[in-house]
Amino acid sequence: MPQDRVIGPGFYEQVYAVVATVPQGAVTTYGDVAGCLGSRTVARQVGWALAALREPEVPWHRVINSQGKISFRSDTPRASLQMDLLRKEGHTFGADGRLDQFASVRHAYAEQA
DNA sequence: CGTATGACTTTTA
DNA sequence: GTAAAAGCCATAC
Repeated sequence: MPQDRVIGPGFYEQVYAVVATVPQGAVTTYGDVAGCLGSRTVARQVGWALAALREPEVPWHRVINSQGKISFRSDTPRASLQMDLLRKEGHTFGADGRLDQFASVRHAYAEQA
């Protein structure tokens, strides 16, 4: 749902909408969200949207990469927060940083084409 | 309008 | 099984 002031761009809004659809205790991947939006090729832009995200109402921490790991390219502190949030949601991390229940709680988005 | 960047995914070695 | 390269698309300048 549209907030008072969305950042502006339309793609971001879609990403926020999809991510906000993810229930607590579940996780999703950029590719799935991207596929839900249209094409998986926009997976990068999904991460972009989350990077530019300012609304705390969007559970960005529930979005991880296809490897089931936390994605962080340049912002390490953000990853710590994400892991912490996921742990509070009841998720468990493996020794390699992979989400154990990733395959179980992962939200399967279908390409609406 | 063209160039540059990037919280990714998939394929190939 | 892991490691590296290419591809793709939207936003910013």
